[in-house]
This record gives sequence, structure tokens and C-alpha cells, in this order.
Amino acid sequence: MKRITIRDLAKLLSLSPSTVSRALSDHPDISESTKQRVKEVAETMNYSVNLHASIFRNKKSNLIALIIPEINMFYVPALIEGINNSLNSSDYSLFVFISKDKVKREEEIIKQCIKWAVEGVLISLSSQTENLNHLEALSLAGIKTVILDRIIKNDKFPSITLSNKSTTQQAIEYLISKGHKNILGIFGKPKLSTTLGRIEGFKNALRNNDIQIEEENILSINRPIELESILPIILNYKKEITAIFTMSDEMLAKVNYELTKLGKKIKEDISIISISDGLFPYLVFPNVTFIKDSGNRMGKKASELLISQISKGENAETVHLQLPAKLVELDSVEDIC
Amino acid sequence: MKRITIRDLAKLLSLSPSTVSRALSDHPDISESTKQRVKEVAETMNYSVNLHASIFRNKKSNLIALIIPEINMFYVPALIEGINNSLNSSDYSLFVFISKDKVKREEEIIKQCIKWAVEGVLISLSSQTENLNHLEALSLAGIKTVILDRIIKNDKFPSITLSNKSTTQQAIEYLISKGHKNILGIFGKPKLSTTLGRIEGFKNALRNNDIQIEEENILSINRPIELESILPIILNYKKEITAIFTMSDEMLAKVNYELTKLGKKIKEDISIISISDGLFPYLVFPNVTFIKDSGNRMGKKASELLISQISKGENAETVHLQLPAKLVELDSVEDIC
DNA sequence: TGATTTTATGCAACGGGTTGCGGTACGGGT
DNA sequence: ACCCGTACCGCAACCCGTTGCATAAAATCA
Repeated sequence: MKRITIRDLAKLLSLSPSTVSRALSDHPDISESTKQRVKEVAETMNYSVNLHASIFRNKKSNLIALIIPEINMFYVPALIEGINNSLNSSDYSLFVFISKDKVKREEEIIKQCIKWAVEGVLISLSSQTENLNHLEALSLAGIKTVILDRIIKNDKFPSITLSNKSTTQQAIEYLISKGHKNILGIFGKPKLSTTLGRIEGFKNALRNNDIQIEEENILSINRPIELESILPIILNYKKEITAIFTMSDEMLAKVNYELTKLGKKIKEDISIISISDGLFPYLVFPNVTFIKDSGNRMGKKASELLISQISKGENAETVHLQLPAKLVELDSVEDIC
Repeated sequence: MKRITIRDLAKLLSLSPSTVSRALSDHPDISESTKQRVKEVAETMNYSVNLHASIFRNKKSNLIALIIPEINMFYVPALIEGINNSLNSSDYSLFVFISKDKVKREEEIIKQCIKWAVEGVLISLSSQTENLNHLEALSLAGIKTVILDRIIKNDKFPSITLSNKSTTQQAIEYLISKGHKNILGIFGKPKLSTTLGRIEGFKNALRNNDIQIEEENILSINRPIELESILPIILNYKKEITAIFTMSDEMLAKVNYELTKLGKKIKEDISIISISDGLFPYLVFPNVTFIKDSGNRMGKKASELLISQISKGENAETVHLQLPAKLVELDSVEDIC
């Protein structure tokens, strides 16, 4: 069960460890014939580098960490996939840590990351997190960090997020263009940057079209299940509402459920538009028009940004990316003009 | 940016590196007062172990790898969460690898695992995978492996899976007890162990109740989208069907969509029962009666099994666990007795 | 043929945490 | 005063892949 080392191969081949090492990594100093021999023997003895020894020596771990608050079924799988895809091509490996939406856990995880000497961290902040003090440890350790999706404005750590405001504005203006004036907006946790941006976009759209903003039409809730009690009341109380905007697949799913329960049909009885990763809208009939906020793309862009930050080293500048989003027009909005 | 080492601390404290090391790990040879001093200085200098150096020396990596074919939105998040939960308590860290349902990738990933000297591997096999030859490399390297969910029968690697047969049988017998005799079964990829087991259970239930098995009522499809063309035809052609069984949330979601599209109401027009992780059935109205196959539990059990295998070392025996499942009776099955 | 460059390989040290073993100092027992 | 045990701590080697530098051999050139 003992691991084969480079020295073992060296003995077998009557070569020095250094030659074997260089041969395996195609160093130009080594002759082709020797490389062949070495690689053959390495293969048959099924030698495999000890990455920890290598990392230890080179001080380069090729590790990236992803820290996310929770595993949301709609968004996170796509996010991980996006990151993995762009990481595979540059042989980094990925750690996934779940902060359970707690700052405390975030801190612990960050310590872990430092111990592992990860080269970069992608973090989506917990909703508890109110400042970035605990990220200082990362920059002290020289670990590049990119904040994604759930961010906090700052001038030290680069960030990447959906352009929440304009995206939501776009959605609402689409509804308005179809003649909807009484729109119910359903948003997530009140403190999150994503929520705030999206609410702002919601209001902007109304203002731009001279529609009175009614605060009661802006719902900001912690968990979708709260809709169970609230939604029937609102819809009963405010019959003038003709359309609903949901800021995520989670909310959309629950709204769809409540509507079905109430016997209301999408489009026919009430229109709906959502921000979505792009899968769930096709599982609702009629298919829900949505603004595509792809976790996959977010993962891809974020890891690209992180890797560029790593390669730039000291010279990296703190950029803040806002991803644009496109409207996918399906079949859930009635034209009532 | 240079990392603080144990030797740095030693100099600052006028101690030897070995003493510092022992102090930090609470070795009994070291006096309490020294431990205090060392820990304080370590704290203020914010020292952090270099895990790679430590692993290199100790030949113990505390790493676990999870290899899964794809990131299914319904099952995988819960699975990862389950694994993480039971791993956190035993300070292992988790690598997540996606095989993209390809044996080739599985092989590459396994090589990676060996390089990283992971201590254990949890793998759910790709649907392409027909034998376990590529896992030999793992046992050669002394890496404990547990196959989960999508397994292949063998006597070398322990496995853990839902008790597919009896679970499905239970679901179908529930339908039968409610008076349903013409049941459409919708299953996933034809070759998978999960699919085969579930089909068997389906047939068993019918046989046990002297109901004729009609092969046309057993659908085994690669992707849910195929239902789009098939389902309307079947339901139109076979009006006698009163209930549908779906083997996963994915299928359930698509069936629900198609039924809504066809204007058929669940329970009223057609009954439905599913195997599910337990979230999605509550997003369908009326809530779908299901057999709970929890990814969370699977992750928990699998990592527990893996860790016990690791700790037992050579003495570990090849066990094959079949997790039982409970029926959660909700509101999608009409009693037509 | 002698001098110089090129090619191919070896030597040895490095990195940081760990640990077996050996050493010192001090207290207690006789 | 001598012996012994215990409590604490240091020395030095080890883990294994990598790399700067030296060296030896072969090839090229003068």
C-alpha cells in the first residue's frame, strides 16, 4: 500500500530522482529516449505524484474555494457547474463550503481556506453578513477573493452580480408595455443586496411610467412559505392586481403553487414574470416569461474573474462587474392594452 | 505576504520548533504556561498551519471526494448538504467532481483523487459505466470507496442505495389499495441499477395482486423532455389509465407540466404518486403523495459508511446497504374503490 | 588534436510540520 | 549525599518533489 515515489522509479531506472522528475514534466534538458523510459516505467508501476509534496515545495496549491450560504435547488447546481466548467480547463480543483447563512461559519470556513492555502475564494455572502472584516484574513494571506451574487459594496474586493436594478426594471417595463399597471412584486430577504437592487429597479420602472408606487405591492419575505398566508389575502384584497413579478425561481415556484391552489390561471387570470435561472419557467404551464439570470454564466464569469485576479497578482484592480440579462418571452403575460 | 511558520514562532518565543508544534497540538509533555504563551503569540501573529506540509508529513489528508454524474437540481443539493453535515463534525473536507455522465471523465477524476491522496471516495456511477475496472486504481492506492445511488453489483466495493424494488412496490401497492389497476410507470435511463430495481418492484406489485403486466405501461426514458411527445399519445390511446407512477422528481415535474397542459387535473382526472426527495411534491397542487428518497439522508449514510470503512482499514467488510423509505401520504391519489 | 560549446544527468539542499529519542533540571525518597 | 523518577523541552531526521548548480560526456569548431 506504500505509495510509489520518484525515488523508487529512480532506483528502478538507475537514474537520479531529479532526472525522473524532469522527465515526467517534459523538461527540455532530458533526452527523448530517457523520457520514454521513465514514462513507461511510471505507467506500469502506476506512479502518481503526491500533490501535497508538490504543493508544499512549490507553494502553489491550484485550489479554489466556493463559499455559499445554502444549497438552493434552482441556482446553486448551475453555479457549481459553471465554475467547474471553466476550472477544468485550467486544472484548478474546487472546494465547496456551505456557510449555512451564518457569519460565524463563514469565518471558520475562511480559516480553513487559509490552512489549505487556496489560491482564490469565490464567496456569496450570508444574509447575516454586514461587513467584510472577516475577509481581511484572506487578503492578508494573499488569497484573491471575488464576491458574487450576494455582495456588499466596497473598494477592496472585486465583485460580480446580476445587474439587479436594470434587469428588474426591464421586467416591469415589459409588463407595463403589455398594459399592466397594478403589479405585485415579490422579493426575497429584505437586507440582501440583490433584493435591494431589484426593488429599486421595480420602483424605477413605475416612476418612469408615472405609475404610483404602492409600498403594499412590494413584498420582501424571508422564506417562500410565508406566501402561503400572505398571497391569498393580498390577491383577495387587491383585486386590481393584474400581474406578479417574482425575483427568483423559488418565489415563482411557490407563487405558481398558490395560484393553482386558488384556482387562478396564469395569463388568463393573472400575468406573471420572473427572474430565473431558466429551467423552472418551462416546468410551469403556460411557460413563464422570465429574465435569464444564469447561475452557470455567473459561475463562469466569476471564476474567470478570479483566475485573472490571481494571475495579475499585486497588479489586479478591484473591478465590479454587473452582468446584463436578457428577457425570454414565453407565455405567461397577457396583453391587456 | 510570507507565511508565518512554526520556526518563526519558535524564534520569537525562544523555543524550539518541536515545542511549538507540540504546544499547538496540546501535547501532554508541554507545560500549561508554555502552551499559553505559544498559543497567544500564534494568535497575534495570526499563524496558520500549512496543511499541505502537515499532510505531506503525516500521510493523512482528511479529504473526501464526491463524484457524481451531473448536478440534478432536485437530488444533488440535498446530497451534498447531507455529506457536508456529517463531514463537518469529523473535520474532513470535501471535493466535488462532476463526471458529466462519462466513464472517461470518471477515470480522470479518479486519477485526480489519487494525486490528492484523498482518503475516501463517494461515487455515483455514470450511466455509461458498465464495470468497476477503473475503480481498481482506488483500491490499489488504498483509498476507500463507497458507491451510492447508482450502483453496480459487486463484491469488492461497498454500496448504498435506496431499496428500489421494495420502495416502488410499496408505491404501486398503495395505488392498488386505492383501487387503481391501470397504472402507467415512468422510469429513467434504461440501464441504470435504480431504474431496473424500480421496474422490478413495479412488476412485483402487479403480480402480487394478479394484475396483468402490460409492457407498454412501462416507460423508460433518457430525458424527461421525451415525455412531451409520448405522454399525450399514451394518455389518449389508453383511456383506462387512472394513475401514474414517476420514479423521480424530474419526471414528476415534467408529468405535472404535461398534465396541466392537457387540462388534466391531478387526483380528479388522474392520480399520481412519485419517488421524491420531498420538496417538489409540495410545489404541485394538489400535493403529490410520494415515497421519500432523501438525498440528505443518502449523503449522511454514505459518508458515515465511508468514514467507518476508513477507520476500519484492512478489516472493513464489503457491505451493501439498502435504505428503506417511507410513504408520505398527501393528496394526489383518488380512492376509486 | 586541443579547445569550446552543447547535451544529458547527478548532487544536494530546500520547504514546514512532526516525532522518536535523548538530555537537563528539579523534586522527593532513603 | 546519592539515586531515581518525572516534567519539559531540544536535536535532528523524515516525508517527497523540485531546482540551481556542478559535472561528465559527447559533439562541434578551430
